Amino acid sequence: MGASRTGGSRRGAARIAAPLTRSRQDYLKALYDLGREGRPTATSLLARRLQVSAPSVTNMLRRLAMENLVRHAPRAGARLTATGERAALGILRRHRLLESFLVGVLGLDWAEAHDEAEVLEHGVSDRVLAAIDRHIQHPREDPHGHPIPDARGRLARRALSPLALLPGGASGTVREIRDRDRRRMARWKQAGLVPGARVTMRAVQALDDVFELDVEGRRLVTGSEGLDGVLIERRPERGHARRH
Amino acid sequence: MGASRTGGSRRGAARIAAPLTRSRQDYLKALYDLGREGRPTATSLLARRLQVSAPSVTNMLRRLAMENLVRHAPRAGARLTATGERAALGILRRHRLLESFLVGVLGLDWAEAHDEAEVLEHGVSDRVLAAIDRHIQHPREDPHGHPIPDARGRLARRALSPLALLPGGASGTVREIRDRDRRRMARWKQAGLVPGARVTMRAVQALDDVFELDVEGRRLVTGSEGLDGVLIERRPERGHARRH
DNA sequence: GACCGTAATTAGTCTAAGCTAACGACGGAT
DNA sequence: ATCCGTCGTTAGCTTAGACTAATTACGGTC
Repeated sequence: MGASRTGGSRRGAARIAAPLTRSRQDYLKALYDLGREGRPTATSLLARRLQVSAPSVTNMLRRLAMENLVRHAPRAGARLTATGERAALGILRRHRLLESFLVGVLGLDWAEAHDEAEVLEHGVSDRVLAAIDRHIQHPREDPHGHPIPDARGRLARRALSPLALLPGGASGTVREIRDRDRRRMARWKQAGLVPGARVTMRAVQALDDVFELDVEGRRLVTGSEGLDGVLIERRPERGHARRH
Repeated sequence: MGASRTGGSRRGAARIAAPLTRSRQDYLKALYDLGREGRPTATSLLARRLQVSAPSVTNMLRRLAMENLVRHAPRAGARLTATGERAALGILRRHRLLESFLVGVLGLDWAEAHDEAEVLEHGVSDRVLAAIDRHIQHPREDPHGHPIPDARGRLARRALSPLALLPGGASGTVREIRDRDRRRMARWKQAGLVPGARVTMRAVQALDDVFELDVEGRRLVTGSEGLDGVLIERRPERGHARRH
């Protein structure tokens, strides 16, 4: 990949325009989705997520801070700056477009697609990304229902609630599946719990942590653990509503 | 990309299974197509091709030699071993499949596709490659007419001759366009000189180095320099013959 | 208020791959 | 036979990123 010219890297001073290497991108992305709600992310958490030692994280955070991509309070975790967040959203866009493409066009499996996109997102140029986006006709959501940031890095904000909070008797439409556990996702898919599916909460036994649902006509009994990550929209219409 | 475990790398001994990094792949590919006919490739040539200093090449060649991918006689250039060639063919396959895909499905331009494939070939997994191959229906040639090695690394050998050697009055079918100069390729494409096109040599003025051709009915006058890299098949049938 | 455990940081190595500067080898011209 | 220029190689540095071991900071307990 040619290390080559580093440019005028003054030590200590905030320097500009270091190339966004693969690792940097991974850190930014991780910071983005661990750092929800503006609270800073702990070093150790990042380390675990990126499968890297804690010192490596401290180190990288220092560099990213120099490049003004994160703010790093010495012993209090790190959070993205506005610039950093913009970058992260760009990467997220790539990731989700690629996932959509891999699933929709090449027919890969959800889980496979995620891993593959993880790698490809670093190698695909803007040009190819644009061509892919065109080819799959500018989707607004990836196959898991996650919204795809637009080319300017704006992300549609939606008000979704966890399926487990749906009160007995109420209905909703699945909108988003957060990918925690691979096996769980396969289970959900198999149970019909995919974006667009309509669900009704038949019965909730909060004390026993048992939920009885109706998913597109099929009955599903599960614990709350088994519902973590399924987000629904309370309005019960079918299909994908087009909101801006 | 996580450097991590290097494994039991004994110094000096021929060691096995170093991961084929991006750079290594680039060297192998370059060696493959500079090293036609089994003659070894000069260090300096490789350096120029890879845009890298000569010492870097010497260095890398030493490593590749340790991994049994190239044979490196101290001051007499390097050539691929059988293993190395197999690896190179694998990379070539990726490259050409990706090019085909980028041009055929995503609608990129020839030249663009080449550059993009250059990067992507290192990030695409076998799984995705197989899916792409399936999606474009297992082509045997890339958009320039270069044969694509099969999954086992076997490359169809063909007997083609340079267009410039076609005697006056004779005809042939363009089969392969070797990409030397970007601008020239654009010119050829515009002149209709693409794989599958039928050409007839109208007149040759060898001394003046001027060729007058008929390309799919259109007249083209050019110097031999302008024909370097266009390979034809002497049989004049139209379309792509299925051989093998 | 002293003590402990966990989390974060510092210090010092390592590897891949690049670079420059300096040195050696060899082929061609004198 | 000698000299010179080019090419290749050796020596020694650099950078990004990761690692381990050692050290410091802090939030709770007793």
